[in-house]
Amino acid sequence: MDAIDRKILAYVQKGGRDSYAEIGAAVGLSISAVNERLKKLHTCGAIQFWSAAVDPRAVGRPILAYTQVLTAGARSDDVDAFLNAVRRNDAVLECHHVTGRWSYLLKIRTESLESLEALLSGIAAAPGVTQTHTELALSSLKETSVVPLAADGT
Amino acid sequence: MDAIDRKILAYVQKGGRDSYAEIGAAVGLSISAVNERLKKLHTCGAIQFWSAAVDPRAVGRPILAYTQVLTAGARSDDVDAFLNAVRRNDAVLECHHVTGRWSYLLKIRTESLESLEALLSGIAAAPGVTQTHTELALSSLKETSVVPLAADGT
DNA sequence: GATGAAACTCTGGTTTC
DNA sequence: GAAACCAGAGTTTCATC
Repeated sequence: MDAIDRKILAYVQKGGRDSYAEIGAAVGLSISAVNERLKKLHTCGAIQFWSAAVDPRAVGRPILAYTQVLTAGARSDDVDAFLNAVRRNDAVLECHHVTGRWSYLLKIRTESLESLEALLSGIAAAPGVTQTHTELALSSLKETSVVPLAADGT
Repeated sequence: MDAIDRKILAYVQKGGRDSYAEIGAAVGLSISAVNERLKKLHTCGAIQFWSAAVDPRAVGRPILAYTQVLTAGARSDDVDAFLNAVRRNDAVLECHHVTGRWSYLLKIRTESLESLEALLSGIAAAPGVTQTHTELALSSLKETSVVPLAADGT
C-alpha cells in the first residue's frame, strides 16, 4: 500500500469502469502494472467490490432517515436478535455502535413514509429495543461513500 | 425504468465490473440489450458513476463520526459559508438537512482522532454554527451504499 | 445477432532494490 | 533473489450496424 496504490484507489472510486489504460495514464503506470495492482488491492481487501453508484431518488427510494436506538437494560439475546433483523433488512443501509446517550445509529432508506413508518414500528417493538429517536433528511447537500485519500495516509 | 432495469441496477451495485454477458445472464437479456439499458440508465441519471468500494480501515481511515450541527440564530450568509466549507472538505462524506432539534447531520471519516478533532474544532468555530454534538462509531455492523431495490418500486 | 475495434489476461523478459 | 514493471500475443468483450 504505497502512494501509487492510493492514487489508483482515489481514481477508481470515481472511474470504476475506466480502462486500465486510462487508469495507468492517470497514475503513471503501464496497463499490465495497473492490472496487477488492482488484483492485489482486491485480494488484500482494500477494494471490496465494484459497484454502480445509483441515485436513490431516480429509482424511487427518496426517503432517508437516521434512527438512534437505545438497548440499555435489554437482555443480550434480545439485542442480538435486533441486530440480526437489522442485518437482514436491506432498507437499513448502516448500523453503527456509537458512543453517547444512544446505543446504535441506523441509516435507513425507503420508498415512502409509509414503509419507513412500518420499519420503525417494527424496530421500536423489538424486545431488545428500549427507546428510539428518528430524524428525517429534508435534503442532502452531499452524500458519498468515496473514502478520502490524500497522497499521505497510512 | 421497469422491473428489468431494477434488476440490472440491483446487480451492478454489487458486480460493477462484471461483463455484460454475466449481467445479461443474471437478468435474462442479450449482451446488446444490457449495453443499451446501461447506457440509458447512465444518461437518465439512475447510475451516477462507476466505483470501487474501498474499505476505509484497509486504507488508514478508521475513524467514523456523526456530528449534529445547530445553525439556529446564525446569519444566512454564515450558514452558506459553513455549507460551502463542508462541501469542499472530503472528510465530510455526507451532509443532510434534518428535522428535529438539530439543523444538519454530518458523516465524517478521518485518519485519526487528532484529525477529527481538528476538523470538529473548525466546524464549531465557524460563524454559522451555534452548537455541535458528535458521536463516535465504535464498530459498524453494516455500512453500505447499495440502494435497496425489490422487484416492485416506482 | 454479426462484425470490426477495443480492452483484458497471461507469459516472458527487464529493471531495481 | 525477490518484487515490480513493461511489452507483446492471444482471447474476450464491447459498440455499431
